[in-house]
Amino acid sequence: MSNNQFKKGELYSFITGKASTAIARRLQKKFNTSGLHLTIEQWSVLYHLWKQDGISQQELCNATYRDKPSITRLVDNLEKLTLVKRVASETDRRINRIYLTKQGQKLEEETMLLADETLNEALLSVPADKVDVCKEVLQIVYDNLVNSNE
Amino acid sequence: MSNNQFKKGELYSFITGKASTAIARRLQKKFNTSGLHLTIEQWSVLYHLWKQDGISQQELCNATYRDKPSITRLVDNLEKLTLVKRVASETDRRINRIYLTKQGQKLEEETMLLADETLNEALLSVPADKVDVCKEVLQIVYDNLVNSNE
DNA sequence: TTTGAATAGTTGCACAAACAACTATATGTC
DNA sequence: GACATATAGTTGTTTGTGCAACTATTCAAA
Repeated sequence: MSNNQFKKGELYSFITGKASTAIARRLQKKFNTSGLHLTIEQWSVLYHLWKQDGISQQELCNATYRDKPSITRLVDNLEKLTLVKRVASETDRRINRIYLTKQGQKLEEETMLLADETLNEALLSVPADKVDVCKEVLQIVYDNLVNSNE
Repeated sequence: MSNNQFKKGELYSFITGKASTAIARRLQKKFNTSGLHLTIEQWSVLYHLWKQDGISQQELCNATYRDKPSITRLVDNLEKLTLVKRVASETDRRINRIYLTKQGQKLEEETMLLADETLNEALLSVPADKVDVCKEVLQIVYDNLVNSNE
């Protein structure tokens, strides 16, 4: 039932995520040299808020694939930086809705430019169709491990 | 000069490494339920020692793509678990060579089986040729960002 | 309506990562 | 040989992660 027809050799670096670590480090350096005091993890939370402001911490857990304590602390730190604000839901008082502040909104343009730049550097000389295959494979891997019960 | 012909959309999850995180978590769970008290990061160090025993901490830095303090502490913890041993080099006393203990050697078979199992589950239903393309792309990404000066 | 289960979020702990600053040893040049 | 420089490794600090245990609130069933 399993597909063993591939070489496992360099696949183990998949596990340690060397490629994504390299991308994250490059982007972090760009943040630092641009004077942005923001970690990649904090940025990844803001990224989802830019797409949809006011979602709950639990929704941020699902979106970023982190557990609840991680999001609690990331939101703590983003609040200290006054980039987001916790607002208790009126209808369900268990829920915190997380809203961007003006400052948090302002970071979108600059950081997304740096993120695009980083991806362009990372994917330089990689044909678009291969990028698509890669995206597809990583999505299936994620679904195989997270959305199934196996 | 940049190749902008691909959609950036879901690419940002590359940066956060969701797929490799999912693989690592699955493998960690297998370790835990097998009663192995070993983190994935510790395992990744042992992995390179199984391939070549007695390499230096600096060589482990390069192999695992981690900085020196990270390796210092990983080796600290592996020594506490009596899985490896630091041995000062005779010819260059700055260098620590890291050697597997009997216990460290014994872990190879069981953990590599669990790692293979994890990769099989992750790549279930992914055709081998697509896995190859994905490996190739991730390798280029890594080289673009780490082995170039850009 | 009371009780028990589910859900949202927080806190404590151990481990890991990135950066800066540090010690110790080796190397190369005058 | 002396001194500057490079290399190997360690330590301190801040941040993030995963797990377990906890509180508060909501929901559902008797």
